[in-house]
Amino acid sequence: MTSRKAGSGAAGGKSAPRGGAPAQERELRAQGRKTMRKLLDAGQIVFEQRGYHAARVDDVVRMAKTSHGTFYLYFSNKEDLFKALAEDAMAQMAGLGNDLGPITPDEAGREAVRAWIERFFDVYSKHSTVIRAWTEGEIVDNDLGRQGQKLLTKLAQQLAARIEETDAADAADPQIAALSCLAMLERFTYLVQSRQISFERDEMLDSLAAVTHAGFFGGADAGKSRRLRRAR
Amino acid sequence: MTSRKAGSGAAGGKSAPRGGAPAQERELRAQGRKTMRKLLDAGQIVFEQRGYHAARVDDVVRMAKTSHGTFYLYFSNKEDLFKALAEDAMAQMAGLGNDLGPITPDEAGREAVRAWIERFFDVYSKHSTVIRAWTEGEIVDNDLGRQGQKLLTKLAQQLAARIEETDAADAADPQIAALSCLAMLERFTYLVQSRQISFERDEMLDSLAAVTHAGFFGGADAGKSRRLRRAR
Amino acid sequence: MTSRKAGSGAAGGKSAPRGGAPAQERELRAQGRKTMRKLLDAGQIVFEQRGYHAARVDDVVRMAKTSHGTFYLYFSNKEDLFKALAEDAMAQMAGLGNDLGPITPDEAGREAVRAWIERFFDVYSKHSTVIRAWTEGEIVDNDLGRQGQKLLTKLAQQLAARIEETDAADAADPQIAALSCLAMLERFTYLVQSRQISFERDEMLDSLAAVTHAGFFGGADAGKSRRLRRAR
Amino acid sequence: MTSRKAGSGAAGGKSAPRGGAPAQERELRAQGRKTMRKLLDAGQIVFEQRGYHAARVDDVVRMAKTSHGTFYLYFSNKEDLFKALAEDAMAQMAGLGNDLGPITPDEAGREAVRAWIERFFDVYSKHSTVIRAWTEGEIVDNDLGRQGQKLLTKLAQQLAARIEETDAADAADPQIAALSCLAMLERFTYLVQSRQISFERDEMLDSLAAVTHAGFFGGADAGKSRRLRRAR
DNA sequence: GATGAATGAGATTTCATTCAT
DNA sequence: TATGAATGAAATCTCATTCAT
Repeated sequence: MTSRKAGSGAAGGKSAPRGGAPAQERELRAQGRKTMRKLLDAGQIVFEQRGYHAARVDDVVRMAKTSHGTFYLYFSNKEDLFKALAEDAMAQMAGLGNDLGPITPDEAGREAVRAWIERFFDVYSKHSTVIRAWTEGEIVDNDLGRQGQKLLTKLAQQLAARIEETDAADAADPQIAALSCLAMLERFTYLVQSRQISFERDEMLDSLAAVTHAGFFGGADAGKSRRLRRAR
Repeated sequence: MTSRKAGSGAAGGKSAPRGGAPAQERELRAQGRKTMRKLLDAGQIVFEQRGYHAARVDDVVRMAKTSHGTFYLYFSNKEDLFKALAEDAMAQMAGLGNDLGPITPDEAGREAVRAWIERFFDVYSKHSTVIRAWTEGEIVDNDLGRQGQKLLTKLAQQLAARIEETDAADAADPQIAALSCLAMLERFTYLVQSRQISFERDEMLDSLAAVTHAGFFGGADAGKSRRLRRAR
Repeated sequence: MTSRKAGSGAAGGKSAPRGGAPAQERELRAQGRKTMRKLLDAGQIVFEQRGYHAARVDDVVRMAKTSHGTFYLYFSNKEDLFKALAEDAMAQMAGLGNDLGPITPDEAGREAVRAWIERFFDVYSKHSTVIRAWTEGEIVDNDLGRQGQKLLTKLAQQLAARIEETDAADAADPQIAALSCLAMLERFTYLVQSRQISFERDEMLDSLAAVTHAGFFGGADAGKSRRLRRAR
Repeated sequence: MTSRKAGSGAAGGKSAPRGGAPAQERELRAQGRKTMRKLLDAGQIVFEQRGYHAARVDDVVRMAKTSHGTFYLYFSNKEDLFKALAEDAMAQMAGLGNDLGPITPDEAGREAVRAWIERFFDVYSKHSTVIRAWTEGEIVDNDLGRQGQKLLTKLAQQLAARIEETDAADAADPQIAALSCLAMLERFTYLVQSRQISFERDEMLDSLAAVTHAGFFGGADAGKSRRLRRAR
């Protein structure tokens, strides 16, 4: 998924790459690509396990079964690795914006909402740690922060457009509503992902869909959802 | 606000409890209490400014205009100080659970929701960094994590009880709905607090109240909110 | 036993006592003497438990149920307290030198040796930690080191005199033999005291007396000791 | 002499085993082995010069002409380095147990004793500081303490076996006698080593051999030793 | 390309000693 | 006399990054 060249992140970094070659863009041969992938995978896992700050280059290197020296052949520093992963995650998340069509207040609309939430949930889950770390103010890197902001804004706008098409837009500012919706989904998914709460998947998606449909898209909650719950 | 004695955590040293150890409970005199307060305040600010990880004991000490040694007279380490602040924050947040009465689907209900959200917003804002840091898995301390969990659960239960009284309970599991609601408020507030998004306060509260009322409490969005928006 | 005035040790220390009064010689009233005794007793115990280096003033102070400030009212520093205890111990040990009369090669001689070893053992035991710490090169204080040296020399000379009176003096240099004897007794007692070895008291004294009598005083090991062992 | 891998102790950190942790066993290349040796040698010297407690990692590092970071690449802390040296010393000392054959009461026996004491003296001297520090209870590490105990016991047993073969066994318990003998040699050597006493080497060995032979092995002190002394 | 080794700035923590009441 | 509070110099340890094969 990542198609970046080696050490892309540092290209625009504050201090130009020193002496050697680490952070220079260069095309990689087969072996090089394999090593890079090992490092990215290891990074994913390590950031997942320990969080951005607690993660040590050494952890990544050991997990990837390679050496410190090699790491810096591919990434100019820890942040650079993180950025590579984060950009990947962002691209995936950005895709969600296009996946949502107009939402009707009826059951069909609720179904559409549910389907979209499911996609959101799955994409987020795959990249949760990375997203989490970047969401926080902790990664001070402005570049990444700005990109995250841009993503958030873009998703919110696309969502706001859908909201605006509905009655609900009378009650709440669509932009605010859209951000609230994203906030809710993001946080809820995070809580599930980090095992702080735990629910059965279908039930969870049903409920999220219900409140989202009713709260943000003016949905009238009738029919199916009610019946579903009764059946249980 | 904080009524804890000096030091909270277990000493945790390798051998027997050390000397005049910082982490032992001791009664403080006037001067001692003053110094402790200075340190707590400084901690609050420093964690706010730099985040948990970037914060150094040195920063706290400098801000409190005291010495390293003194710091360790009151807290056994950075985490211990953080815990003190976090417990404070938790206590405040926990108070919110009792502030919410039954919510009707009419305008009065929406007003009640708005008032509650406002309180949530204000309390959260006062402790945002601390809450944020503890919310993230970043602070590894399990004790604190467990306390946070407990707080979340308790708040969710109280909220769920209110939701259950309404029609909306048919559409979504009250527990899930309650957690979604908290997730939304928490994250939205955080985004505002961290300057990632920015809105005019009243507009923001109105909109949050509207979606919350409609989405979680089965509120019918009529009357005032609609007129409000039109007037703008 | 200790009749020193407050802070005697520091009198000849390198840096003269600063500002206040801590290390000045002064006569103590009843309460003062009581406090001093508390500190000395506490010191004895703490040095015993943790060894000189690991012992912290704080430990002493806590054990004596008094304060840091008070400690420095009576002793100019940790070493000063130690010295007070050590001098006490030395005085007691020095007394041993006079307790040994001429040793005959017969059973009576062996009995005399045994009685003396017993005294040695008991005196040493009462002050073992302090003696141990001072024996080591670790306490760099030259003053104390010199005093220890003097004590060793004096004891050795008195012992050598007794050895010289016997036949054994032909085989070994009395001075060397005397020091060997003290070395043996000191170390053996230490091993017992520190629980590194463990024997029944009478058996231990019998055996030590036997080897000492035979090895250092030319004793012929006949009679009683042999019978004793057989009887067992 | 030392064949240990890098780091010996358990990591002992509070959480999971840290990064490229120093205390993990790793195979070393030529350069690594060289550095490790430099550190061991430096440690030997520094412990010698300043004693265990006064020795700072910084001293070792400076003497080895390397960096702090490097030190922790090879040893997890000061104690770990010490342990490495101590184990080395123990191994050497343990070897002494096998070097002592049966002791006859005649002059040949005394010569054998003398030769053995000489070996004891030399081995001990080479490792005196390390042995001393470990002998004292000062190094709290229980593992090392237990190893020391084991060594002492083993040496004592081998010595006791030799004593048991002689007449002297009637007069004293061989186990106690053996330990007394070791105590004497250890302490005497230590006193010499630490410059607290000083003798001409041959004279010292002659005398020690004489008292040892007579006291522990039932030696009759006739002939040579007497003549030797007269000749002086 | 790859690697093990080295570095050193920086953060944390301890504790003997002094101060102010 | 007594005390709790404060100090700060030292010591330990970590880890991102660079170097030399």
